[in-house]
Amino acid sequence: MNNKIVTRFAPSPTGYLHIGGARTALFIYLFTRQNNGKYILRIEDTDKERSKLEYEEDILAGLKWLELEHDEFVRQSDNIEYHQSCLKKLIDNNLAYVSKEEVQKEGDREEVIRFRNPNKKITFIDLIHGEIVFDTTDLGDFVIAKDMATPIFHLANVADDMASGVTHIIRGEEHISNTPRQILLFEALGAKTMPIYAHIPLILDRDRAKLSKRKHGASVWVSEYKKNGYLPEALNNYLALLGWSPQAANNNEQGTDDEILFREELLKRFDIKKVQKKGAIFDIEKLNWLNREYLKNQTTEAVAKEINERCPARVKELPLYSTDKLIQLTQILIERINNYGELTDILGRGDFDFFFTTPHPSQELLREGTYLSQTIDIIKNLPVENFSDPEKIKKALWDFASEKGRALVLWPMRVALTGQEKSPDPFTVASILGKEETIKRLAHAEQILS
RNA sequence: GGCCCUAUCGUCUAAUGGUUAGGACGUCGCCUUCUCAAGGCGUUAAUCCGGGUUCGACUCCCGGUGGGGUCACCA
Repeated sequence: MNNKIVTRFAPSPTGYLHIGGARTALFIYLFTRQNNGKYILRIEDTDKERSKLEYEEDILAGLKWLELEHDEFVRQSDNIEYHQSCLKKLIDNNLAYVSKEEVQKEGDREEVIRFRNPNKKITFIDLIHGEIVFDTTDLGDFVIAKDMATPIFHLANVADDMASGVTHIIRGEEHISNTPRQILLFEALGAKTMPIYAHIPLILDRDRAKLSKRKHGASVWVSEYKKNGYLPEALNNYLALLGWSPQAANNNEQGTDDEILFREELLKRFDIKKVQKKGAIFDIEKLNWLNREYLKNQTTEAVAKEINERCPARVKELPLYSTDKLIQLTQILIERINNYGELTDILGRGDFDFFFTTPHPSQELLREGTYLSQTIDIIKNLPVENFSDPEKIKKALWDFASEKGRALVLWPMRVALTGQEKSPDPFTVASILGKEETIKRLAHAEQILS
């Protein structure tokens, strides 16, 4: 007997990949892999008017970026003949009929195909919500096709699920009220077994409304997160935490307080039955935290590449600029950003321009220069090779600074090097600047003060 | 409005009917420190309301109220 689990993610290409869709895909992916099932990606493009290739491509690209690989791909429009045969079968069996319509708005037809609603109570089990009961009498004879050649959503959806043997329908909660109609169609088409449903609660914005275009700093489209330099594994991790918690135990694992979970861990701990019933507000702050955690684990090479790509042209034109030096800022920059996109902001703001152009600090900012000349002497005596390590520079200066008062030695030094009130520590800066430039700047500061 | 779903800190959430209602993000504070960032430590705050059932209710039942979804010749 074939009791393999079959699932599908069935977005319509009438918009870009939505963050909620990405989460649905993630949950479907995890559930399917946990059960060694088959995951079908089905593009529901029956609405020729609104479907666009551009959207389909965006959905595919987004899922690929998130590494949510499917096992099978179908484009619903390729099955149109099958849908038509299902429609014919329903009409032949008197389960659907051609209905004369009143034309109410532009584009309306005089005839459509309606399903003959048996008007009965439908009960189904939802993995997340439990038992749900509907009286289909309220639904009337709903439309299943515009004409014999063009079946629409409910019919196409059910026909495809049946044909590909989908066992579990995991989708957004907005489909809950579509379920009774679809069950009616499954029955009418003679389905031997009914799929099991799991309706995932919606992702909401700060106002508790369905997350929609760019409000409160949170983007809706997956591509935006990619563009803004979020890491796909961090986004996956965050999405998993929206509506599900690793604190809850499942059949195989105890709960854990650890929320930073890689794919493997998610696969072990996730439990579709433990998914929350209530809609969850998207919290960009928590995503930022997770992304920072993932950023820390990136290789220096990976970060350096991003820094180089996202550095504004203006900075690259500064007199002391070099790629090497930019790359040396990796550590400094990485702990100041939530995502790679902020690299452009932070570099663009000019906070780190002093690495690439000589600063001219004011007397006021430099404060006292009492120990500047002795600082210069110590630096001069330090072998050039020691400049590659900030710790060595620190060691050379530390005792002197401690003796004279660190604020009196280190503050003027740091300001001399950076020209700024706020900056990384003077040892790190000196190390990146190199011996010659460091001395030059300290001497320059001494001049300003004299 | 009808139907459906839903209700624990600001947010995401944990809690076989018996816990000082736990964790995370954020906030705030402290430590570290020449400044910033990072880091470490700590603090903060919640069971929607009203009835039941029970020795005992966040947990079960009923009723309100709030929030959400859906009512297409879209998906």
